[in-house]
Amino acid sequence: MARAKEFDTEKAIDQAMEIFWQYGFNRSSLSQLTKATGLHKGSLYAAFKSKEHLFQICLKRYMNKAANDFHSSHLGPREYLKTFFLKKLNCAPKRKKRGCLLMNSSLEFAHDTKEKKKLNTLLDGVQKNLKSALVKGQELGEFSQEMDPDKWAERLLALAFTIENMGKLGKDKTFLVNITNGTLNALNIDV
Amino acid sequence: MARAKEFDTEKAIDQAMEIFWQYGFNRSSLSQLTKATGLHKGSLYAAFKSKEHLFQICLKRYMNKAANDFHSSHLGPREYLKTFFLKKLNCAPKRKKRGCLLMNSSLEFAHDTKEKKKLNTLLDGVQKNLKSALVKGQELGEFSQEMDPDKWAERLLALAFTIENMGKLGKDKTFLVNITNGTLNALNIDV
DNA sequence: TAAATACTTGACCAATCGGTCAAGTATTTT
DNA sequence: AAAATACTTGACCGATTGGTCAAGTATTTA
Repeated sequence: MARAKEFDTEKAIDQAMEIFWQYGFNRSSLSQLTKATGLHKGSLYAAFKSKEHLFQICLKRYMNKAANDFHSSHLGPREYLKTFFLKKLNCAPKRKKRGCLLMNSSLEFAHDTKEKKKLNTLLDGVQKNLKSALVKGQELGEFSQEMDPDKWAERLLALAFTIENMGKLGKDKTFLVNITNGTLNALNIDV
Repeated sequence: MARAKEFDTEKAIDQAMEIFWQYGFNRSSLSQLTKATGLHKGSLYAAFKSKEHLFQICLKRYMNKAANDFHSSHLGPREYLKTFFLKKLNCAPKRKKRGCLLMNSSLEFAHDTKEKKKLNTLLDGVQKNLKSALVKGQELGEFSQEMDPDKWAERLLALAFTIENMGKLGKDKTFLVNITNGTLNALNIDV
């Protein structure tokens, strides 16, 4: 009947994601996106409807990757948390100042009520994951019974946020390790 | 000889600052700036040369205000730090999600080498102020001799950054107090 | 091969961007 | 009043923005 071949959609999404990640939604222009993906305007709009829609797709893909990382881990809760932050510490300074796509976007859309709601939901998901690790760790006796998992999930979320953003500002690993220990010491996690 | 009257320059700067503060440099359009200041394009450019220059002026004014707040305080070091963070905690959620102009800008220009240098200098200044309060407090016996003022200045800077940005994301005061205590407890400062 | 189909392409669009500038309008001193 | 001097104003500029679309180019089935 008709032609079948296609450009690699997933690859194009990854490449667009790089642009959004580095520049944010608003400062990523169509010309940057077409250059990065190798697609021409028409194809890009045929495949992804709009710039905003493409952004949503990229964000979803980004979150799925992160979630897979999370669930594929077979570590105990405490080791998992340690690894979680160690990975952030190692990546953040190498990331060409991109920070974290989710947190970048949350800040960028802070004044956009509609968009922010979606993003907050995603952030809450991260916080829930952190909490469940804390609860599990507490059940296993890895953390004190006095430790309040809700409070500490908030603190760990804030810490992750801070590592990403301070890394984006160009702070080196020593700085990041220092602020991380400032929080994690209380949980007896050393990075 | 000639006309003398002028529009109120300082007031115009404050009004432009509001726009930059809320929307960031790039997303603040000239039409927003002219509407906010009440100036027409020509006047605005006659008075401030360019959008970028106006931004620099606004940032300088913002920092001067903050510095005045800092130096007009007559509190002891520990009380001073407590007040510093208490003020942030009270302001952050009320601020219509503007966050802190300095930190917003640092993130916005994270990939702009030239601009970032200036901003990092300003951030370093804040860190130095925090350190000097810690050193002074240590001399007065308010803080333990084991406390490393350099390390703690970094942690307090990161904390300030986090409060501002989490407030910008819409987190409520309870959340912010929690993450603040997570850090300040170790210095025996309770907010 | 021919019709059908889907992908590719760049010319084109209105809107907006940051920025300029000449002309007009006040105000002041002489 | 007249000359001198600012401040005010909006028309205008080229560039770029996100987005559309008709025409062209492959590919595939009948």
